[in-house]
Order: sequence, then structure tokens, then C-alpha cells
Amino acid sequence: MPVSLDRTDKALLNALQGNARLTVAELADRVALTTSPCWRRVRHLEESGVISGYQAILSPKALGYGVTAFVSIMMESHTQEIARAFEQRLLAIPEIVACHNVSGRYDFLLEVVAKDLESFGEFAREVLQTLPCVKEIYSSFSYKSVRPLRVMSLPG
Amino acid sequence: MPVSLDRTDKALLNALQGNARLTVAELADRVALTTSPCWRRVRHLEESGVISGYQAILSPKALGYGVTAFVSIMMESHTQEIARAFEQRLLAIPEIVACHNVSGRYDFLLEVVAKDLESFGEFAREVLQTLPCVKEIYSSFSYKSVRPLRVMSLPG
DNA sequence: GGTGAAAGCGAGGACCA
DNA sequence: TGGTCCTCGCTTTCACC
Repeated sequence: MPVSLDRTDKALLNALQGNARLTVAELADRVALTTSPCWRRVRHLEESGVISGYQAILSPKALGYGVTAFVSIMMESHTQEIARAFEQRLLAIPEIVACHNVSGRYDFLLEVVAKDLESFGEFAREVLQTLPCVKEIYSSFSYKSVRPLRVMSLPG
Repeated sequence: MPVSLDRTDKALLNALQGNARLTVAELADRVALTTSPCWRRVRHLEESGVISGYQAILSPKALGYGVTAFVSIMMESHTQEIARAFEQRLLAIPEIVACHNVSGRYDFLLEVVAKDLESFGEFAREVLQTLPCVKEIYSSFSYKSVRPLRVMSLPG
């Protein structure tokens, strides 16, 4: 599944991670190519699945979400069906921004946004705690996002 | 800081979170507008900071990163300078995809990618453990990303 | 808030080295 | 692979409702 990338591809990916709206002409400039080969490379990166999509990044603050929390959830049991059903429930909750099934002491790690601490408390009590088969919940709040943009740097 | 959004704005944001490359014409279609007002709305969302940017999303798998780990780090001390310096160190490490300063038992929560478990182990030992003032590290591995795309759903 | 139209530019393809 | 040129359609910005 890994795709081999040369220096130019990596430069393209780094640029597009910073700004997905760059025109092919601007991209071509940055990697010292003309538009055609540049465009072909980008298309190849898309088709090979290296670029899985383009996303507008929203500011939680501007949307009124002052609190970002990381919530670890321990399940009471670990059967396939329970996990699958649980994941479906999680997907339907809009406050959950990201969600991983993880190893270790807890089974799920969620990233949750809320208006403020109070409304997070309400959310935890009324939504998370009432999910079936939840044994334990641990919440940790983000004081600050050290790396505001999720980026996979590709040195190269 | 919160900006008030009507139904149409939310629809635009939901659409752009799914695909930042949608043309204004396509967007206008989806929200039953013509291109001009649609374009004005998008620009307003950008200028008001609701849309903080546009990003190409890369596939860790396609880049050869088979392992995603969440690493919790406990510091030995908590002064401003130490935290600041520590954060600078973290920012320079390309394997770290995301990073938050958090409350609770641990002080930092990192999301890290690695080729495989073995190379993660090496990374943890040789890079993370050798950072100054680290007291304790706890790693948890992602079996599966339940929500592949980070999205803030905006119902309404 | 909304429409329609005009100008300019970028995407995407055909073709060559 | 990379480069040149060409065309269609979209973006962007008018003036106006």
C-alpha cells in the first residue's frame, strides 16, 4: 500500500497540507515545474490514495466551542457486536469530532467539543454516561493546541 | 468571538468539511443559491475566521505509516519556560501529527504516526524518552479510526 | 438579503521532446 | 518523466433588484 514519493511529491503534499486551495499554477511555482506535470502529479497522488481528500478546517472558537476535551472510555465487555453498535452510537453524536478504538487501559478515545465546561459536564453526564456498556470515563481538557494544524510533515 | 450562522452557512460549512475543493457553482447548487451570494458567504466565513483554512488530508497508510499512537506525557515540573521549550521541541518532531497541552494526570497528549510497532518503539525510546523533563509516558495504539474524517457537524 | 452578466484565469487534455 | 499551447468552464466582481 505505501506509495513511493520523490522530493517533488513530498513538496506538493507539504504545500497542499498547508493550503488545499493553492492553484496548480502556484503549486507548480513552488516545486519548480510547469502546470501540466504538476497537475498530473497531484492527480496521481489523489488517485493513488495518498491524498484522501480536501477539507475545510473550522475554528471551534469561532463556532462557539470554547472547550476541547479528550474523553477515554472503558467498556464493560468487548464483543464484536457491542463494539460495533457502540461505534454507531458515537458516530451519531455531533459533539464528537474524532474517535479512535484504542489499546490500553481504555477502549475508546474521543475528541469532543463543547461550548464551555458547564455544557461539557452536561454532555458527559447526559450523553456519554448514558451510553450502554460504559464502565468508566476519563476526561482531560485541552488547555492549548500546541500544533493547531494536523500535519504529517514529509521531510525529504 | 462566536459568529452567528444561519442554516445556509451551516450547510456550506458541512459541505466544505466534506470536500474543500467543491466549486462555488456546486456549492451554490447544494444550498439552493446562485453563485454570487454563495461566494460572498464563503468569503465571509473565511474572513470571520470560521473557516480557518483548507487542508489536503493524507492517508497515513498510503505513506507507509501503519501505526497511529496516542502518547500521554507527564512532565517533571510545570514552569512556563519548561513547558514552552518542551512544546518547541515537540513541534520539531515530524512523527507528531497533533499535540495538545492537557489537564489531568498527564500534561501532553500527542498523536504520533510510525511505520510499524517496532519503529514506534524505537521512536518512543530514542526520541520521546530522551526529551528533557519527561517523567512518565503512556502509549495507546489506535486499532481503528472510528471517524476517519475530523468533522464538526453543524446540525440545523 | 438576492440575481445576472462580463472578464479573466485556471483546470485539464492533446501532443511533443 | 517534463514542457507548450489551447479551450472550456469556473471564479470573481460588477451593477442592480
